[in-house]
Amino acid sequence: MADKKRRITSVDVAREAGLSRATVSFVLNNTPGQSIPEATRQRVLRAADKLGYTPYAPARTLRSGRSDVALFVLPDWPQGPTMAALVDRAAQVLGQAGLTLITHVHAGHDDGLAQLWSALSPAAVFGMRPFTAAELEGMRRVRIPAVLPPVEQPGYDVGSTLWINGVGRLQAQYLIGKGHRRLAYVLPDDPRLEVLGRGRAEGAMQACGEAGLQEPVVRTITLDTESAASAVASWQNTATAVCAYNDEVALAVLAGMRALGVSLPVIGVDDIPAARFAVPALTTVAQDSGAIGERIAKALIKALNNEDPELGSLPSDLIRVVERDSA
Amino acid sequence: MADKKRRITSVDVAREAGLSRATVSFVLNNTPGQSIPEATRQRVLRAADKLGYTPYAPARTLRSGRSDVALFVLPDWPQGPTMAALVDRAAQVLGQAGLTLITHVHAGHDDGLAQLWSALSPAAVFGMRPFTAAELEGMRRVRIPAVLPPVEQPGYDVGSTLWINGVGRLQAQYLIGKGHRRLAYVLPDDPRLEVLGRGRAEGAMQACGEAGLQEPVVRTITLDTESAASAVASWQNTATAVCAYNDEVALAVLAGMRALGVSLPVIGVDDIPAARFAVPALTTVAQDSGAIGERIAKALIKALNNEDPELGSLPSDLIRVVERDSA
DNA sequence: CGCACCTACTTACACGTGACAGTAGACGAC
DNA sequence: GTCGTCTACTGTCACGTGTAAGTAGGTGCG
Repeated sequence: MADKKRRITSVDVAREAGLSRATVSFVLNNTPGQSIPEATRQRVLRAADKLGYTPYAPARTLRSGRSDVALFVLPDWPQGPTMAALVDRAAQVLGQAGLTLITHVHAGHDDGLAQLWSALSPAAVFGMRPFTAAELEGMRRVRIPAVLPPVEQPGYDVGSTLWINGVGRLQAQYLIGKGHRRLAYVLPDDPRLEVLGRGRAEGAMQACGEAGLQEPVVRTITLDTESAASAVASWQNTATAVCAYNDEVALAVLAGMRALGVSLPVIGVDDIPAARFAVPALTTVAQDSGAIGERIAKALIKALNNEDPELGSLPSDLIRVVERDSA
Repeated sequence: MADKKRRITSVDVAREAGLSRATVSFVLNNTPGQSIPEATRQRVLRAADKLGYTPYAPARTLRSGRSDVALFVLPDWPQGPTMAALVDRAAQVLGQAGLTLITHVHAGHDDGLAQLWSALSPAAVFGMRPFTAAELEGMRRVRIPAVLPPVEQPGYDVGSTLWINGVGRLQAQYLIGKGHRRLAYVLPDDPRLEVLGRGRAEGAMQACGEAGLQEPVVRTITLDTESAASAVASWQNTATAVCAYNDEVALAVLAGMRALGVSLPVIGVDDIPAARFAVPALTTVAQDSGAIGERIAKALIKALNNEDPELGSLPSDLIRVVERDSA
């Protein structure tokens, strides 16, 4: 009870077990190429358990050069249950690979990311948007082994390579399947959502192209009834159905139509709880975000093993339309 | 270009500047009690900048015994914009104190938290719920300097000490002010939300007690119209107004009432975007979550300085009622 | 016996940093 | 000129760990 302040190290375990620190380390790490009798192994494990030994990560990282932290840099856009499930599942998969998943909400305005790499020196970093050249340079500097997306390159972004594209595509295909020949796509007026928004709208555009239809009318609104109503009014003689960036935008559009006494089919994205309570109940695209998280995690692990991460586009079975009354 | 693999250390900076590593360290850390001429200081800074030197956190932590990472352990309940703003602001305040805020979404089911402490060995940890005895023990083991909430103690939880209580209180007070004498409180059927739910309901209970009224009727529902409708039906001759745990629950209740052709005043919490598009538009309690995040951050910093964190109850100006049509 | 070879360990170094203790040289005081 | 003091540095140890290299003792083989 005297030395309450000292941390328990492998030296303590070695002393307790009557062995050298090296032996302790071999046992605790299952170091291959060592022949250790079961009796000794047990002696070490017993001692470690008795003292409540926990290896000290900073020392371990310093020595071995690799940390077991994986970092998700989340954008500061509003995060719903979709993202939560994604992160949760990714954490699970990474955990099985011995990695601990940490998230950092990055509020674009400052350059705190540099501080972040050096404070954590994570083994892997995943970002929802492509990193800037400066960010990539900073990460190279501190030698982070795996970074996704790996490059700054105009054509390469989460929107086009991951699943965002597929979402917009599915929305459009659903409405086209209902017989609509001209669609509108509504984006939210939030710069933070620009990347995703563009990705989804592009997906819808592709679907229209494939069906031999004109491009959708893309329109940006703020999240209020007036803005939505004026968008709705502008489609009087063009679009006959509406894809919304997400359920919140869709709800705004529904409110706008209600204000005007109009009614067009609307489809959202996310299936937030509020969607089913809307009037009319909102048809929307639900994502199997857990599976997506799993994909990302596996891609990170691959990247750590110097394999090609091949974070391809989304298999269609991970997203589906939840059909309700609005479309 | 030859040694692309080696990390740049303070040795490199020292060599570049033609000084010893100790001097470099003194300059870069502004170590007090050292007299260093401006010319030398500039020489060091120039060299560090030229080489792009970044101190290696694990080594720094190992040596100094303190890390500059603060950890938020977030519950895995669905996180809306409220929590995002809270975390964002807390990160800002902590950043000014030289701390980097990291969040970890903890999905209660596994015991991955232990791995987390040792992987990060953060300087401070904040949890939305009280930690279990085992968790606290684990943190003591790795010597984490500041932990909030600090103790496992039945009466002490975030619900009663922070702001949750105040939210329920304000909801009830608002409805009482409208002349209602008997209230209902509706909680969601999600075990993860139990702590918060109880806190809020208790706040409402207190408000009723203070007004000399009967306790509110507390009822738990699942997030669907039928469940909400049966709750509404059960209040036929008791409650005349409804407090909902949050906006999602409130929207469910509105849907339930719509199905029954009934109409009671309803007030939610959070002011999610969907609230203003509901029919009728939802009256709700909005929280200044940024200010709350600031409070938490400051309490953590105080705890790090061995001062009393005194994470008191919420000043009333951080929450307010957004009045719309539903109540 | 002499040599090789295995088992079961131990010794010793390195990772990059912070900071204590020391020291060469300059300068002033007596 | 000697002592003390101050400036501007440098040498060196410690933090806790992983692991390469070494070694004492036993066993097998000729």
